[in-house]
Amino acid sequence: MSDTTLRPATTISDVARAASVSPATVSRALNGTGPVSPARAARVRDAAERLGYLPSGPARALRRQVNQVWAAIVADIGNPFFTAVVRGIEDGARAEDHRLVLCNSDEDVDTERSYVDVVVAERMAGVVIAVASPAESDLRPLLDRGIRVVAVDRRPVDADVDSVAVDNRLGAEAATRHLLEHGSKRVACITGPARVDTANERLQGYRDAHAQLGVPVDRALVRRADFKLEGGYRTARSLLESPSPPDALFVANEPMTIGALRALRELGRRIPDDVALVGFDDAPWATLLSPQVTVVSQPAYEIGRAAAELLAAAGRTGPARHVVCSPTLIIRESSIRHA
Amino acid sequence: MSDTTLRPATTISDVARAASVSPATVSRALNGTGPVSPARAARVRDAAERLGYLPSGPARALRRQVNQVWAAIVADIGNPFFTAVVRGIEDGARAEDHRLVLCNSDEDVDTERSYVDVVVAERMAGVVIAVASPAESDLRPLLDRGIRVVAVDRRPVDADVDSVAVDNRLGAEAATRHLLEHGSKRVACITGPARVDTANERLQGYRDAHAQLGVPVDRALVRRADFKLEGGYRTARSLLESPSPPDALFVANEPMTIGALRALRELGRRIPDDVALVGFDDAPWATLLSPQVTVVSQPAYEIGRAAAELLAAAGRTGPARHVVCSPTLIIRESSIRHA
DNA sequence: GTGAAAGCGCTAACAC
DNA sequence: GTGTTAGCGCTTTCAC
Repeated sequence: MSDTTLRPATTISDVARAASVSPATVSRALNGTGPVSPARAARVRDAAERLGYLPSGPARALRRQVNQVWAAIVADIGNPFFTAVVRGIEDGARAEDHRLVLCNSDEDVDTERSYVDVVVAERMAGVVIAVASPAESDLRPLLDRGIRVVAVDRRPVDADVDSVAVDNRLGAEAATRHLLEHGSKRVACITGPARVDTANERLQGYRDAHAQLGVPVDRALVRRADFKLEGGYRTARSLLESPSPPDALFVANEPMTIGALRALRELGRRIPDDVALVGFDDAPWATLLSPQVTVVSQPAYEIGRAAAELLAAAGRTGPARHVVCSPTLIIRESSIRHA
Repeated sequence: MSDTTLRPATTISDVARAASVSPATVSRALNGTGPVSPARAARVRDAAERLGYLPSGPARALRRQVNQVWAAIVADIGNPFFTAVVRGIEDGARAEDHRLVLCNSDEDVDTERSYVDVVVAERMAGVVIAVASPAESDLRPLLDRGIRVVAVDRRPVDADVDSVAVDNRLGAEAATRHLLEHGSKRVACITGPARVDTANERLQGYRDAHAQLGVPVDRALVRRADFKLEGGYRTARSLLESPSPPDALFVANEPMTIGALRALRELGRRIPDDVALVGFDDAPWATLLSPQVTVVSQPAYEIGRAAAELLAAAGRTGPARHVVCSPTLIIRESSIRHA
């Protein structure tokens, strides 16, 4: 069990006393921030070690006016794409000697807002954020305070911040074109909410591919869902059960792809001959299915790494930098019909 | 772009000045912590609102000696089981009006240690932790300071802390028995590292089922891997390519199950007739495969909720409380051989 | 009801 | 090189 009483922590004065020096010397010795004679420095380090001294984060942040902690605010921690991005940010943060805490907005603007407030309240040094809504998300509390912000995956419309993302339009175009060029005639698109620009860009790529190949888009085949599994499932079902169903599906993220596959299975549609499929984002299970699932893959880990590097690049002035990575179409079996 | 200069934040004095009251009154009004006349209280709230005042977390934590933040330290953020647990903790924390930050130890004791230090340094109020190693993980820095700790999934051996976990032995026993009772003769077990007790309990359940049914365990069929995808893959391959291969696999977590399925597919083994399979932890893709994968399911979200409740239950004294949930065997198709 | 004042633990400016 | 001092923003006595 654990009782409620907080035992007082070891403070800098405790260490100072134990090492027979002043608190200032302890600070200088431990932070290497000023001249200290080797002998006393050693004594200080000893004492700190012996007493298990951990400098108080709050005191330090209060004094320095900034907390050496980064936050990553992501839209959906259950989405493997975001967990891979987070791994990249983590490793980047470690390389830059920053602590990282994670927050999950769950695609909800209000939850995200409350985490933005936490970042401000805790005086954190920087944030990597995959905004819940590029149009509605409000980064001003951050920017007003001069807190460094890097956007990943989605680019906020009205804030001119650094960003790292993939060329979504290009990826979607490649996927759709691939489908159209391999025997699919009626390709449906299940994309995300209109408030999310990645959803719109992926839809745009879908349209562009049709335009380039001179295939008209049947508007009944273009649907929006919520980027979550259930939404993908319901939308796919409705599409497949409609009077003139599609013969191929382009699904704009991983959770919705699982939902769509579930619908396909329940309805007994064979892939790819009844309905071909390409998903956005690769996943470990994609090669386990029969047929294996063709996907547009994003370099998620690298996106996270790049975001951390951008965040670390301090003191710049000038226009925001936008890193755009290339998606890769990984052709497997679900997209190429035999007929 | 974002430059480096931190604009000074609005402080309590700014609000006090704007509302023509003292800082003490602002504090009392905003926290409801002392008598304030309704009129002035309203004025204070107005001013705070207008100025976008957010109390400084560091200053507050320094003064109060405790930061109203909880941490969740989990062993693998890529494992859907843990992300589901985290969702439960999040919702529980929100219900208890606590902020939650997430840390990913990545099954590494050193990384975990550094996060434990963060919790202490930041004077956080409590931690939910899935330890990387029940034997090696060191919670003393936390307990010495009187920081509340709740263990999930894995129970630290030498620290008497509250915990929430599933009856792993029971789940593994049910899975193994199910396999043995449905035609499998040589059931292999791929479990996790010896340092992780869940790995050992699941192995124990596997052995118990054999004992109960009077089936001897071939020691060559018992393997340990690292609870990650790659480890599951390599171990399954080695098992399947051995001179006397198993005709069934019990795999002790989700990432390793994916690895095992990959090995099975590469080797062209048919499931369940060549090799039957039961995995630990359910996953959204499990019903997408042919055959659908039989699993032992844990109430992950509820485990997280329960942990948050335990963390919130303050001021207790007495022995640690251990909540044990029941796992559920979800029988699908991968485990029942036709032969 | 309200304000003045002290102090949480740390660091940086300033003396020496 | 080293110590003394002031102050970061907040809460909480203690006076009134």
